[in-house]
Amino acid sequence: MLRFAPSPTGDMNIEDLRIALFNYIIAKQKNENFIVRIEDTNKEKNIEGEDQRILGLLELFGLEYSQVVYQTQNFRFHSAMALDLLHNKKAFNCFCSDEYLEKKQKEAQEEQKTYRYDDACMNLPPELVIDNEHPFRVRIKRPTSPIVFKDYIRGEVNFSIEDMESFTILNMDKTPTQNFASAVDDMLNDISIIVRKEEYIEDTPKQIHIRNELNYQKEIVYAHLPAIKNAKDFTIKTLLEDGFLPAAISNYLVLLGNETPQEIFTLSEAIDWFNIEKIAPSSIEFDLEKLKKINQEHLKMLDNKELSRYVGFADASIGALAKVYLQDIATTKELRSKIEPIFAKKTIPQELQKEVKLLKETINQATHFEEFEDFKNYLLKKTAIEEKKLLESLSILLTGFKDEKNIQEVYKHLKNYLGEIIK
RNA sequence: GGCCCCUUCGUCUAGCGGUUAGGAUCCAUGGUUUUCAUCCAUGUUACAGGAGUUCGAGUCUCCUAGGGGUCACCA
Repeated sequence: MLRFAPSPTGDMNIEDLRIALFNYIIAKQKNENFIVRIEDTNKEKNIEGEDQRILGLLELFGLEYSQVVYQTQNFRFHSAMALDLLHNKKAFNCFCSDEYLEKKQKEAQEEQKTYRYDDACMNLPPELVIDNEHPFRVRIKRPTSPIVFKDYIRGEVNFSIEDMESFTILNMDKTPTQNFASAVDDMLNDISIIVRKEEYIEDTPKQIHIRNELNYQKEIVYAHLPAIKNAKDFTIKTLLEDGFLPAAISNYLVLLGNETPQEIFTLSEAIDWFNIEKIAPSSIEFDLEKLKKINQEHLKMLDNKELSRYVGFADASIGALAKVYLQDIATTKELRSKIEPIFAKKTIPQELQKEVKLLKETINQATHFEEFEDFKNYLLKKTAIEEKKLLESLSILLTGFKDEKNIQEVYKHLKNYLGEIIK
């Protein structure tokens, strides 16, 4: 089982989506289930409705999940596991005050040493624990042997016992720490491979230690993805609003930091050859220009009717028209800004008013011309406007832009709508 | 500051002891196109720096610099 574990605390960005994408692809390759676990343990930071927005985006990108679980719903399991550890003397109550811990941390900092909890409460005599009225947290005893795990990107990762401390698993209010909850949930959900952000790598030995102490046998293999440096500048929501196709965004996110057989591909193609071990271990930069290029290619691959839907129509000939513009335009938003003016009321510049008016009348009385050349010649003859001016006027009348270069191509797709456009 | 990871054209990458250091994108130029774009061709641009190992180093080792991550009762 693979999982995507977002916290509903902010807009999903490209880094989050990349994680989801990779987990999904691997699940497909291994023929395992892909689930979503909403990590909603922080009540203050949770954003109302964000979970549904995340789920909606996953669906939009075609990342089908078999199940959604909410971490807070597993609290009773987390508590039971913590209790189990306590009974087996693998965890202990810690009565240290925040002030005491902060002081210790500060001291360590001044000495330029790494702070680690000093295990002050680890071996408290029972009577001090049982009758103690002070608030306490629960800590798991630190591991006594090094923890090694396999990471598809980093290779074998090793944490020595000096790197680890007895860390908190239950907060003072007896809610589980996120680390503990995740470790337990991954066990409960029978997770086999975890692709996640690099920032979790220091948590990994802790989570493995928790499962070891709970006598969980299954080995989980990891892939800690290096950061996309400018990820925070790009939320999925804004990329979508800016006219990027989900298929193109997915394409680019799989391409980034990777070596792929082609540059342009679909998600199902990626499933055939994707190899997480090829992802480079160095942090990378997201390049909007490259995404644009890829988006353009995906737009070209769309069939005409589908393409027309992205610009607000459901008509193959509008799609064909859009493809004319696609030669130098990369997003559906830009495409819209070209297509919409065609059917909108045009503002005619002062110097062309006369010509446009004359053109309008002439066209209204004209018969249908199949070829632009014939159409143009007819108008030239009928109106006696000089060619350059005529083309400008015609261009603004049809497209809303005076300097439309591709007027001939545009006409081809527009000729059946002439009446509607110029009225 | 401690610990971990990383460093090849602006960007994303190939390279795995002997290459004119390759590709993609961007940029520039030329051709095509009545014009722009497409398309085609051509071109500029990279091994972070230093020391070592070796007949030979982008590739192995060490040092320096730079980047990323982490050190929470955040996820």
